[in-house]
Amino acid sequence: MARMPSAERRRQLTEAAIRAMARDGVAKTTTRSIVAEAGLSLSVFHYCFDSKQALVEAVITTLTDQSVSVVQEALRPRDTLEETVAAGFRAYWDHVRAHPETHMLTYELTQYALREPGFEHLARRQYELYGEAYAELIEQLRGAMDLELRVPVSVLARYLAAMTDGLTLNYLVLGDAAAWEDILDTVTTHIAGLVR
Amino acid sequence: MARMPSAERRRQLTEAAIRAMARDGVAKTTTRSIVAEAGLSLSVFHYCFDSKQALVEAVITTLTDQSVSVVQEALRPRDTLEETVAAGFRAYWDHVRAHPETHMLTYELTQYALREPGFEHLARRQYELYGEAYAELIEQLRGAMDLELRVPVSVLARYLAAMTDGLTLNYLVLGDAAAWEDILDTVTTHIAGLVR
DNA sequence: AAGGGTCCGGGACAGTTGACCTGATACCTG
DNA sequence: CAGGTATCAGGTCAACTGTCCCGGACCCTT
Repeated sequence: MARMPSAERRRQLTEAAIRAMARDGVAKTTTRSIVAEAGLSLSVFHYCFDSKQALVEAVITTLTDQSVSVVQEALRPRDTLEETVAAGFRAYWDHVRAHPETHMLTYELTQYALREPGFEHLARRQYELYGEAYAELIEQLRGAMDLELRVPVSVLARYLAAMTDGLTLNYLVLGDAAAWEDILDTVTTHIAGLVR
Repeated sequence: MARMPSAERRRQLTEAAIRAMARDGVAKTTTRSIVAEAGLSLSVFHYCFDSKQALVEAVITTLTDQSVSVVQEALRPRDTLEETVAAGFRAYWDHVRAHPETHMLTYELTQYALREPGFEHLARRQYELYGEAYAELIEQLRGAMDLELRVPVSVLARYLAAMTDGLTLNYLVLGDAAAWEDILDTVTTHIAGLVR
């Protein structure tokens, strides 16, 4: 096995853990299955990480940042408001459809963090970052388009975050792609109606 | 230990398992912790259930039916539409605030079911029942109040189910009760606007 | 070229978990 | 009251998992 610095090995193991967890689920992912996915020996694991928990923490922060990037990437300002909202939902929706296991894993890790003593802040951080990403976009749009909101930015941001979250989970369970389109249309017009 | 028929023992163990899982999380709940919670010996467990999976299945179906009852109980028809929606949200919201661990457990079990081969149908059933409960109420209201919907019943029902689901999860993670009120107000007026 | 720090491999260990097995005991039937 | 069945208790087992240890290989400095 090619030698490489610990920092890079840690990244390699983190990526392997994400793949293994997305495939098998968090509960069924062991230190052995992770190193097998990475093609390494078990001892390397505890050379790079103090414990399995330390790796899980790395996995959560990595995946949270990735998820926030997905949202930020999707929600770019466009010409009109409706267009922005519709295109944003579409981009996010495409990502969910393309990587369902990853989104599934995100939910699993949220609950893992809520249950694991000392990890609760990681779950909160994830949801706070979502809300902030939405809030920033709304502020940005408000400035660019001279919009007047009927509801506070924080309320709207949190509503958007919670709703996309619920719709995503609903899709992951029921998997009916067609229903989503209609729901997103309804929500899009709703959002558009909340501004002047 | 008092003797009792197997069926009742099964119910007793199922209840104990729900308490243990809500307290410690699904992953950390073992057959031993369940029988300890029930005050029984380990052998009783495998006398009443073929396997741990069989018990988890009983837990899931029991809890799903309970959750659906909560929704049905909350969403009773009132005088006006807005009143019905607002009161329904309030009743549901009160239940979430009073029993956060139970709702948390519901999410955990959904993911357990999705990951466990042969259990996927239990997760789907749960979300289908939610949707049906909402759809039935909408139909009922439409008949009683002579409403005309701007969107199909199925779309509205699924939107409501997904949105409450997302909001609940958001609350369980961030726990900010105040924000909920405003969001529910926004959603209530939205729903009211979707009918004529 | 030698030595020390960094990285990797295989093996081992203790704890836990789901499952099972053998008896013992209570309840019911006839 | 006797026999049989249903219910319970304790002990045991095999498998798995996280963690750790020790020896060896590699690489960089001096």
